[in-house]
Amino acid sequence: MKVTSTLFGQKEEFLPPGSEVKMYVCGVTPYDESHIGHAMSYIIFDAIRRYLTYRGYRVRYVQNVTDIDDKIIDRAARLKIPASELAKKYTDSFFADMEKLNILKADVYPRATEEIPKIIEVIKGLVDKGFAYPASSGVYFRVRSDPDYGKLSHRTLDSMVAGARIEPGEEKEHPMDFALWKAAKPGEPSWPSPWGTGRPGWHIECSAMSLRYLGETIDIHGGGQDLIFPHHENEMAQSEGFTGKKPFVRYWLHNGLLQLGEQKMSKSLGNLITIKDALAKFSADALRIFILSSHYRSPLTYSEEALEAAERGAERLRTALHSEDTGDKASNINAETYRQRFTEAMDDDFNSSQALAVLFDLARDINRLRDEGNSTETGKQLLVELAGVLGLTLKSREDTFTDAAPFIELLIYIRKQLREAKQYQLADMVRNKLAELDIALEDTPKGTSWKRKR
RNA sequence: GGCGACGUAGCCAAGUGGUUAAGGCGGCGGUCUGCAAAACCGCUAUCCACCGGUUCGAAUCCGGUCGUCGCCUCCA
Repeated sequence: MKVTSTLFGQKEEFLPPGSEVKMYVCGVTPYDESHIGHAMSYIIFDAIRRYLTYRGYRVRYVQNVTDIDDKIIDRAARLKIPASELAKKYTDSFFADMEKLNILKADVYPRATEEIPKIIEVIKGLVDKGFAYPASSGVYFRVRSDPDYGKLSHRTLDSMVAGARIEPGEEKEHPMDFALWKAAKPGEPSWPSPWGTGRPGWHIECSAMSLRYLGETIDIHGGGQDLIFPHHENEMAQSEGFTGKKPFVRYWLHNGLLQLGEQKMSKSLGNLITIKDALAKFSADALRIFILSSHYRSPLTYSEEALEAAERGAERLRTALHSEDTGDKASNINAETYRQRFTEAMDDDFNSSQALAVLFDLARDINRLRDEGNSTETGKQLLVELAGVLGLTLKSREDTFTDAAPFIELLIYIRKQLREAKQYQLADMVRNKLAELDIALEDTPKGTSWKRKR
């Protein structure tokens, strides 16, 4: 198995030291609804996790919730509610989104506010070792103390200072020094610490949680490419400084960012589509096919057309899985060949696009066997197996339409009578009117079936 | 300004030294059907932004040009 780590920028053999893969994926800051850019990242890492499990690894998966930070405080103040209440609301909403997207639960979801003792322990260690220093506004990490600082984002301190907008009047020794602990301002949520009351800086919670729940060296650390700098760079500097052990992370995996039109989708740009918006229009499988049809490190541009194409693709896979075969002749699907193609694709830095192509080839094979009167059981089982590795449910969508089912069945019965009476115009009208309501009818030798069109 | 990524058919998107350049969507023709739909079969890039170079051989390596995007500030 080969993966590309951001640290070296080229494919390397994936060799975790044990049978358990320690995986940490940066989670959300819950101050608003999550958008489909988040969905992209979490779907990708969910597929990676599922694949590692499929390959026989035991995966321990940790995802943080950064439930205290500037944005939460600002938003909560504007809404005149406690920061904790705002964070809880959107954390719950995030979990609901993840469930609808068929994303497996993490083993642990540590919250920043519940990890303060560990955070303080790490900061204290960094201060003791000279990697950090307290000032009146907080505690700062001393970037000059880390000769490797910049290695993840492939830049040097000099080049950063040249391009950075330096805020004047700060008590930092170096402009790139960053806060580990922020002293509390009046009215802000705060916790006691050896440096006065305050709250954690942005990057420290991930170091603390990763150390606490996964240990000093983890196998995979994932997140969006926008986190490479400063977040992950700083996280690595803190963690390696604190433990004195390198590497903190064996493989840094970063997904490309979702674009909307010509720009990245982000909260600050305001050009976002929430996961709930997207799921109101498209199935979770369609969203997943859309995302996994390109390589995880490449940027992807959202468009309704692309999602509609993905929805039709999803429908194609569902049809192969759900249509009944009439034959009892033995199926001659070569399951091992498909498994091998699928595995080769995913082994090559998680080439989900090629893995999906295997699913579509398999679907065609299933349909062909069915049309030729063979049993398709082997093929269907294989499709469920491989689609499941990518996190696709292939559940038929009429499951979500059950209230209307008896009435649709009634209309199908009436249309059957009309067809038998050769009243084709009226029969077609029933079909057309149902089509306008997004119900598609299909006449088969076994009778008429229906399904949701979108 | 610094760092990085990308430019493949109508659209999306794999492929990173040598097969017929995957797959999806769309389109066209056919089979099936009362007609459709779905499904199946066939067709749909002689060519991979452009210009040079390396090589017996390049979409794939190197240099340049043009274009797009990301990071350098909160962000998955």
